[in-house]
Amino acid sequence: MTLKGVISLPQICDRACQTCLDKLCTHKIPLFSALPFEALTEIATQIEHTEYPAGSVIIPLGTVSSSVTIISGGQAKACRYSADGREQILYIFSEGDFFGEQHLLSASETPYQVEALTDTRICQLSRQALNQLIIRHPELALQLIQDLTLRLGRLEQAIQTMGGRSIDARISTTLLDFAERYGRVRSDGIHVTLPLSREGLASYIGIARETISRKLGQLENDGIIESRGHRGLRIIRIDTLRTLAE
Amino acid sequence: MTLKGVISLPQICDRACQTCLDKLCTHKIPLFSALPFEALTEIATQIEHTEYPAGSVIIPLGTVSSSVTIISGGQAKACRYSADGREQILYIFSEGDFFGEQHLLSASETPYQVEALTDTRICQLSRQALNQLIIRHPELALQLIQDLTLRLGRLEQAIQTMGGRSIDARISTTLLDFAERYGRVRSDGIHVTLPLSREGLASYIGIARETISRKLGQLENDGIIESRGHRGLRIIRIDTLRTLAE
DNA sequence: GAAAAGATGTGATTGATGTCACATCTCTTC
DNA sequence: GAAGAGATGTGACATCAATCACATCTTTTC
Repeated sequence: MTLKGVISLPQICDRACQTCLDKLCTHKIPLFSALPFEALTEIATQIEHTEYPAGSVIIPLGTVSSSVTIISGGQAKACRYSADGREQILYIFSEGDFFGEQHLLSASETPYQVEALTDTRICQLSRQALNQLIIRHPELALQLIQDLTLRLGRLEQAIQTMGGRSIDARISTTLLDFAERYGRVRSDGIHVTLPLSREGLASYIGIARETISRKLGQLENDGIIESRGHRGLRIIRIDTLRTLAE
Repeated sequence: MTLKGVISLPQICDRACQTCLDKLCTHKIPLFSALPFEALTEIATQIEHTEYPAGSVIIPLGTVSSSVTIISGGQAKACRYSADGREQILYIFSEGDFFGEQHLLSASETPYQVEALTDTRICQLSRQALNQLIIRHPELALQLIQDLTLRLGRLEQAIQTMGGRSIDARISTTLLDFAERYGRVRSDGIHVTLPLSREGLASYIGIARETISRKLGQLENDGIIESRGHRGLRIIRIDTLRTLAE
């Protein structure tokens, strides 16, 4: 955790100690990165924090809310369920990601359920508070627009991948995406801790669990990846994976 | 057939008469709906207008741009091409829709090619101009955020539909979507002029052209829709279609 | 560390969709 | 309004992923 040029934090304690800084989730949130220091401490007082254990539901489907939620620790999935009960995972949220931007202009129903994948801490900021912040700090609006734009771009990419007929390309794209977000480069390849089980991967990619198993098995046979337990993965030949992803 | 030219208000006439106001694309654009009258005329002087004939390329793939583009008339498709040449249509833009929001913070490559489906008029506003507008009119930022949020919601819906296994659901959803956007309610059902050919529908939905033909034929046999020439469609039993879409 | 619970791997089978080839229909153009 | 170009419909076939059923492997729990 990098802290540079940080001044004092009178509200919390009388000096900028590590403990207090860690409590300020605003420092970890890219959305607020463009704001001046004083604004961050100001925001911090308006934020409501909550913790959820792994597996619990953070936002039940159909909740009417007027808050924007930011993940300040852990991972969560956003998903919808179709009439026959099939789950479709839309996003994997990690530290720093936010959702609920649709409530910014008016309270409304959340379009997806959010569930904790690991123990998760969230910060919630009310519509009113965020709107006031935007009016006082227009650069926050620009940052928000940029973040939304990035997300749009990712969804556009996802739609192209899902629209294409090749399941292999979808899987390769997903693995590359996870490698980039959660991977650690080592001498023998990229080590990734997958955020989802095979079942979860299946819901995310939109195919059957058995198909994921078979396809990953195939990739392992071809020496492209190595499975290390249920959530572990080592990517051996990332260039080959990139080729498969097209 | 491409005529460029900047239109400033005085060039049209010397006062704000209704006829001239109608020519100001700023009045037709939802994105600007929250702005005061003076701002609209101010924006109008900074906009560059261009026309494109049906079938022409408005934004070639890979264009580096720093403008936001608004469709002020006609329809266009945004599409990507995969390595094997398959087209994936991401959006159908109609009057009032905009794209290029990714260029708002820095000039960048367009992530998709935009092609005119009909004769199309566009308005382009530079990054600098739009940024200045946002700073002077923060409500514009909120409107932009809302529009982006709406688009995100639509893409999320699309991903759920594409992730689900049922092709029938995808087709029904698409038809309902088109009915809502382009349909006219009459006594014998909803008459829709499709913006795309069967080939286009196939690229949009992500399936083979032949499959679309067969599925639409099936829907017609079941008395749910009636095909009227290549682009015409009458939706007879919209409730059944809704059931199929789940 | 052993047992139970849960997740994953795998074979056989089925069905739906892509592909190819070509007939037929629509729309455009002159 | 006739001809041609382009778009669409349709049959046959191959292919690939979903499903079902069950074995096997990991992880968790006590």
